[in-house]
Amino acid sequence: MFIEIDFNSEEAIYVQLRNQIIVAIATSQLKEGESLPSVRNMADDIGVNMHTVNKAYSSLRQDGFVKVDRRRGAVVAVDIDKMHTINKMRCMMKPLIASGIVKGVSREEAKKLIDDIYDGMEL
Amino acid sequence: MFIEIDFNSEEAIYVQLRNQIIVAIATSQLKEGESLPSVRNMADDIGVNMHTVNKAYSSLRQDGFVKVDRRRGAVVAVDIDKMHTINKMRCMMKPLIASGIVKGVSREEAKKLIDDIYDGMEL
DNA sequence: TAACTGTTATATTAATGATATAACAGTTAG
DNA sequence: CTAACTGTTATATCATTAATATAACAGTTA
Repeated sequence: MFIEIDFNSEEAIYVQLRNQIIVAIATSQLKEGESLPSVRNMADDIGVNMHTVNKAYSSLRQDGFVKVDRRRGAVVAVDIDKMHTINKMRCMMKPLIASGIVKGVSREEAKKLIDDIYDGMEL
Repeated sequence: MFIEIDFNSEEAIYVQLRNQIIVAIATSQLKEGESLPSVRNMADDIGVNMHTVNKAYSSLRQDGFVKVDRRRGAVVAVDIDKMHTINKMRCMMKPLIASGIVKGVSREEAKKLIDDIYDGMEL
């Protein structure tokens, strides 16, 4: 698996794992219907505890990125709730944009940033 | 002061306070050179401990939003470090955009969101 | 049956958020 | 000069969370 955990990061391990899996889905490295490694295998791979992986998987299930099949484990299965997602994005982005404005980042520069991130993922 | 703390939020109080002050600077409710309420006054106003406010102020100083003057307390004084700010924004936005992509949020919708947030602040 | 899935239950350790009380060193108005 | 105010620092306590560990349970499957 294509996971890299930074153990010196201030960001919780399960959050890092969660985010990297979401990015993997966004970039089609993980496709709809594919299974994630079992919590035990993933834990061994990246050198963390089983429960830390389980926490990440549960969070992904909670937010509609995977579903759990007794037979195949955690399977990529996206619930489309665009409205809710956009509201969440707005909430998270507001303080980011605010600090950008204060620090002199223009609207165009912010949009350029969006383009950069989309370009890095959609192709 | 125009601060509203949500005590039921999962977000730390000092982070809420910090973010709301940044938004206040972005919207010119707080202008360069203005003093923030003293840590004790602010703490009384919003009903939290002095140290919680101090933590927010220290964080704002650390990130170049205010400077501390022995005479006037915490004063709005912005260090422009656009490069650093954009890198931070990129870092924080990447997983947000990724979940947006997975949930079907288009590039245009993301930019529309940026416009909405800018419109809500710059005027 | 044996090996595998996610899940649950406990327990412990370390770190963090928030609180509280207290003091210190500058600053400033009366 | 005194009194009241600044941010800051030092402790201490309590609750929550992140991460670990060991163990077991209920389905699934070769």
